[in-house]
This record gives sequence, C-alpha cells and structure tokens, in this order.
Amino acid sequence: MAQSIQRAINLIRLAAEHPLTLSEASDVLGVHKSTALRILQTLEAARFVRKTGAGTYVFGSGLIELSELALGSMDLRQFASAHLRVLQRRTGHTVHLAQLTGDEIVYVDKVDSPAFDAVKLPSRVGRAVSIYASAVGKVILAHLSQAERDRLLSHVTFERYTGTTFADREALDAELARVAERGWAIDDGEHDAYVMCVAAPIRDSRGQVIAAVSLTAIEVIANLDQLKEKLPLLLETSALISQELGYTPEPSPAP
Amino acid sequence: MAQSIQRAINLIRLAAEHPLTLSEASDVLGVHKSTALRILQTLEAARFVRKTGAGTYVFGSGLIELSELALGSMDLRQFASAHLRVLQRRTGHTVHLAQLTGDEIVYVDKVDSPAFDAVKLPSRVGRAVSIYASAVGKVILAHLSQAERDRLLSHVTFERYTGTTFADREALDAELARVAERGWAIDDGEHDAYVMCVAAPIRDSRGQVIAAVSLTAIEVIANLDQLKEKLPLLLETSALISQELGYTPEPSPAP
DNA sequence: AGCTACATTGCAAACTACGCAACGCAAGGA
DNA sequence: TCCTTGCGTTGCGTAGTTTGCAATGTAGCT
Repeated sequence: MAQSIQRAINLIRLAAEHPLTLSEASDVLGVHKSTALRILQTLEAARFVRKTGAGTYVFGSGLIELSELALGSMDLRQFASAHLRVLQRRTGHTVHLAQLTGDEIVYVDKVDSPAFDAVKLPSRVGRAVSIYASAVGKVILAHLSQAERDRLLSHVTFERYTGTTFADREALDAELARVAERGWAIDDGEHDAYVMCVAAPIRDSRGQVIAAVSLTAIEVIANLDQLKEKLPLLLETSALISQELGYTPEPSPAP
Repeated sequence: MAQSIQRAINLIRLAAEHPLTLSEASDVLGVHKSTALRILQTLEAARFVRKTGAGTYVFGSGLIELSELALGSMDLRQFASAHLRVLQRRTGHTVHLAQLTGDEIVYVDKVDSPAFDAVKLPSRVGRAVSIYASAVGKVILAHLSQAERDRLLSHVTFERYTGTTFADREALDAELARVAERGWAIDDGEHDAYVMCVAAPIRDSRGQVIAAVSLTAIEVIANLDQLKEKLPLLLETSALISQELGYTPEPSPAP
C-alpha cells in the first residue's frame, strides 16, 4: 500500500536485530543498492538508524528517545522503577505499571517474574490494556470522576472475553463501586481465563489517580487467593510511589 | 530525498508527542487527507502507530518493542536496573550503564540525578559513546583482548576534544594499561571539559567484560576527587551486577 | 431528520523514486 | 606494483508508485 514506507519499516526491523550492511539491506528488500541506500540515508537523517564506524547500520537513538517520550511520564517511570523491582523480588510475581494516557490505559513498565510464566503473559510495555477487563483498568476507572469515567467508556464496545468478564456497563459500574470502596481491584481471568491479577492505584500530588501497579500470575502458578495474600506489599508499593509523586495521604483538614 | 518516508517519520514524531487526528496529520504535512491516511495505515500495520478507540493515532508498541530488542541485552538491563537505582540514591550522582554492542559502546540505561545537572549531560539511552574519550569506553577497552581492542579501534579516527583527551593510540594504550591494572577508569573532562566520570567494568558468566557502570557529574557539582570517594560503592555495584550475570569473582584454582 | 465534520475508497495524472551504469575507494592476491 | 574484486556512492531518464480529487460512507450534533 505504501511501498517505500513498508521497505523503510522492514529495514528498521532488520537493523534492530543486528548491524546491517548496505548489500544485505538491498538483498533482503530485493531492490537495487542505490534504493536501499537512499532509504537508509533518510532514516539516518532522522536518527532512526545510525551508521557505525564500520559502515553498517544499526537501530538509532532517535527511536529510543521517541519511545521514552511516548511512554512519557518519565517521572512516573523513574520514581516507580526501584519500587516495582523490590515488589517483584518480595512477591515473586510479575509486576506491571500501567498509566492513563489520553483515553486509554497503557503498560509503561513491566518486571518479569523469573518463573516460566512470564513468557506466557500477553502484556507488553507500550501496549494498551483493556479498560474494563483488567485489574489496572478497573482500579483506575473506579477512582475517576463520573465525567471522566463516562468519557473513557464512551468509545468502548463491551466484549465478553471469558465467563467472568463484566461485559456491560451496569455490571461494570457495580464492580467499580466495590473497587472504589476497598481501594484495590482484582482480575479473575476476566480477559484471559488463566490470568489472575490484583491492582492498586497510584495518585499524583493532587490526589488524582493516574496509574496503577499490579501483580500478575497465571493460575497454575498462583490462584487469586495466593495473590491476595500479597496485597499488603502491593498497597505499600503503590503508597510509596504515590508519595514519591508528591501525594500526601492525609489531606490536612481545614482548621 | 525520500519524500514519503520523511513524511512517515514526521508523523511518527507527532504521534509520539500527542494523539493525532487524521486532519491534523494532513494539515501538518501539507498533503491531502487520503495521503496522510495511507501513511498512517501503513505505519499502523507495522504497529509503529496505534489507532485508539477515539480514532486518533498514537505512538505504537511495535517501536517500543523494537527499542527494547535493539537495546537487547534485556537480561543485562533487568539484572542491573535495581542496583543502578540504589547506586544513584547512595551517591546522589547520575548513573550510566553502557554496553559493548558490535563495534561500539552504547548507553543502555541511565538514572538521572535529581540535581539540576542531569539536564546538562549530553548522554542519552541508545546513543553511542566515545570509545576512547569516556570512562566507560576506556574501562571496557582496557579489559578486552588485544585483538578485540585492535578491531574496535581500527575504525576510529582520534580527535582531541579537550586538553585532557588521549588523542592518539600510543597515549591511549598507556592509559588503558593503568586502567587495566587498577580495575576502574576516570574521565577527567576528556570529551566535555566540564564532565567528570568514574567507571567500573561488568563481567558476564565467562568473565568477559561486556559492559560498564559509571558515575557522572559536572564539575560544579562534584570534582573528580569527590567522585573517587564513591568508588567503593561503584565497585560494589559493578560486582553485584556481574554476580547476577553469573560471574564468580574467584575462578577456583585447579587442585 | 438534516446538517456538519470526519474518515475512507477508486481512479487517472504527475511527480517521485526506481534501476541502470559509471565512478570512487579500499583490501587482497598475483 | 599493478590488477582484481567487492563495496558504497552519485547522476540521470524512465517506469511506476503515490498523490490529489471527487464521491461515498459514517457518526455526532442541532
């Protein structure tokens, strides 16, 4: 559909895997060397690829910087990073950090469990996560204003992924009320039947919930009750990160 | 030179900053909407951008995954991450993790100092670092085999950035001998006159030096002697990371 | 309902980007 | 030393991709 752009994309992919010579690039694309050269030069000008001293092309820092810019919230990631890793060590489970950006919730960091289940989880940093069929989605939704919640859900078409999915607005609202009351959310296989989660909210300096931490495991590793046992550690982590963002738990009442 | 690719690049940049509508995209490029649409569709197919429920385009996870793939050595980053952050806290200075990839040394992680100097440092994750005019470069070079070192330096054209740069092979070799002996390197403003560093090597399970950690500060924050005071913490960090990679400090002598 | 604004598709024209061929350059062998 | 080989680079005419137009489809708003 857009030939030259497709070619550029392929070259970026290749360069990400291993250093690329011009000849290799033209071979793989099946084009003349001059064509491959022009594409690479254009990408190089944008620092999407970088030319090494040896004349090969490798993945460029421009794209890495854009990734970090897009994950934005570098503040959040910076502040959270160490806490997430500590939480992973103390629980043994996979830890996710998800953030509300625009009208979606996106994973912005992930600390894999050393257990073999890490590779089976479909989550990826940068990927959007279901807003109504995930623990992080529900815990964020539950703490938003009614208007914000309506806005985020206005574009959603509910889909019943599994038997436990809250697949309509009514059922979801009831669940969100429960979540808001207790302050944390679970995911009882609501998107993937075998994936369990517990999630806790993260607040910024204004007290707004802007993100969430979660613990995730596949059921053969830990069932929901076993994950719930880790709740104190999870809540401690979310509180620590919120503090780093400037949140003060007890808003001093006016005298 | 490659018009359509350039347009695609511009759209990726925009999408990284904020969600992009089709109209906005075509306006910025100065092209017809159908043109912008086709570009975005191509990028979307590669997951270089992602279409949100609201119909806007945002930076895609495909590029984020490629970034992580290219930074490769996800093992190294995972293992090192927590230690780097601890080191930052204990020293107060900016921490860098740099890795030997192909024939270059590239920053793969960075933990900024809260001090105001962080923004003044030219380092960026994904960017190549001078191999002979940096502490991380020298400490890695110093621990390579003669053949490897020759290979890496064969494409280098020496340049005297500042008065302290080791700008020819002879002076560099003498410096590398000193570095190899004591096991750590300094950067006394050898690339940028006001930037000071100390660096220590990281070894993999075979004992090979494959990366380095460094502490960095601009001179007004900390001079070289003040950085050297942090050497014990730095060396402890590099040792811990090496251990996580499977390095055993004392190769057991044959009985 | 009708309107407006937006996204999307088909098609012919035009301009971009393609392949060709020639050149420059470095490395290795005779 | 010269020749050969392999690689990257440049200029140019043409083929063909990509572009803009116009029409259609779709959703939100008054």
